[in-house]
Order: sequence, then C-alpha cells, then structure tokens
Amino acid sequence: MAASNKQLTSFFIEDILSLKEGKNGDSCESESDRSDSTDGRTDSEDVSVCRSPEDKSESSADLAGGGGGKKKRSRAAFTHLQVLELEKKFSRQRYLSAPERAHLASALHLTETQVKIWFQNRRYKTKRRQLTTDFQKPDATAVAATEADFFRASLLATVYKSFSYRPYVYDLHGLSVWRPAL
DNA sequence: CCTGTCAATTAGAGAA
DNA sequence: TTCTCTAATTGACAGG
Repeated sequence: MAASNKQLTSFFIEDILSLKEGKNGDSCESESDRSDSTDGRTDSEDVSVCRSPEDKSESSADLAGGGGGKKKRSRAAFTHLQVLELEKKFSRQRYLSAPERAHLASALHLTETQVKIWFQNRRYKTKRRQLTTDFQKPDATAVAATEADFFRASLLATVYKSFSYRPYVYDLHGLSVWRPAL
C-alpha cells in the first residue's frame, strides 16, 4: 500500500491535526484515514466522522495530548446501527465496489477506509471461524473431504492463483460459509 | 505507481 | 487480572 506516501504511521491525533491543517483543516475526521490514502482521494465523499453518541472511545485516550509521552491509537466503537447495516450488507455481498463503499460510508457516517477495513476484517473473521469449525468437527462434511474434494481443492488452488484475490471467485452460500464458487 | 486484497498482528475496551 | 472481540496496522502481493 502506497509505501511512498506512507510516513511514520501518523494516527496520533496531533499528527492528524497538523496534517489536516496542512490540507483543509477539517477537524472532525476519523483517525482511521491517516496515511491510508485510499479514501482521502476517492473524492466521491468527504465523509467527516464525528463519531456517534455511544462511541466512548474518543474519551481521554486519544486526546491524551498533554504530556509528551506516547499516545495510544484510538479505536472507534461502531454503533449497533452501523454494525447492523454493515452486517446486512455483508450478508448480501462480501465485497463492495468503490461507489458502493462510498455510499455505505456516507450513509453510516463512516469513512470509506473504515468500511473497507470492516469488510476486510469481517471476511477474515468469517474465514477463520469457518476453518476452526471445520477443524473442530471433522464430521460428515469434513470427512467427505476425499479425493473429489482434494481434486477440487487443487483445482481451486490453480484458479486461485490466476484469480488471486478476485472477489468473484468466491460466493456466499448461506451466511457464514466461506467457500469458493466453483 | 496506486489501490485493493489477504493474512497476521497489535492494541483498546468491555466482560467474566 | 485474564479473556474475548474487533478496529486498526503492517507487510506482501496482484491488477490496471
């Protein structure tokens, strides 16, 4: 990711603020779009995130400022509604296009980066869950992983190589099932 | 180059 | 205090 313009993880409030001042002085912006570049320039939205009411994370932690010690990185706490909408969207599609992401982000008053990261983490979480449950209960489904499955797996591996990371390779069969759409 | 993804990790915050 | 969940970070890699 844009190693070029990535300068010293500047997720510290003061860094962000000084950075903002350089740009447009928007003081109410999520800390998450620090150097991550992506949404900063997606021009489609200028989602300023004044975090939601029940977001407690903006408390003393990230405003630490004051003493010159080391500051903590802040962690946004999404509201139930935000999570609900994200989950709803995720249940329909695991990947969002840029416009969709922008739209969802503005609808939820989140930054595109936050939406992107949420989906990213969600996918990974789902996959891990799937793997662990498969590992824990080697019953019917897992046991059935015989030659056919093995073959399919290798086939998939091949396809995966050529389509690596391409969203359309995967499909959602049911909600929390991670499996290739082959 | 830039932006996106995955995978792994880090770390904040609440629950047990 | 430890555990769990999860937002955010990091790094490697791929496509346009």
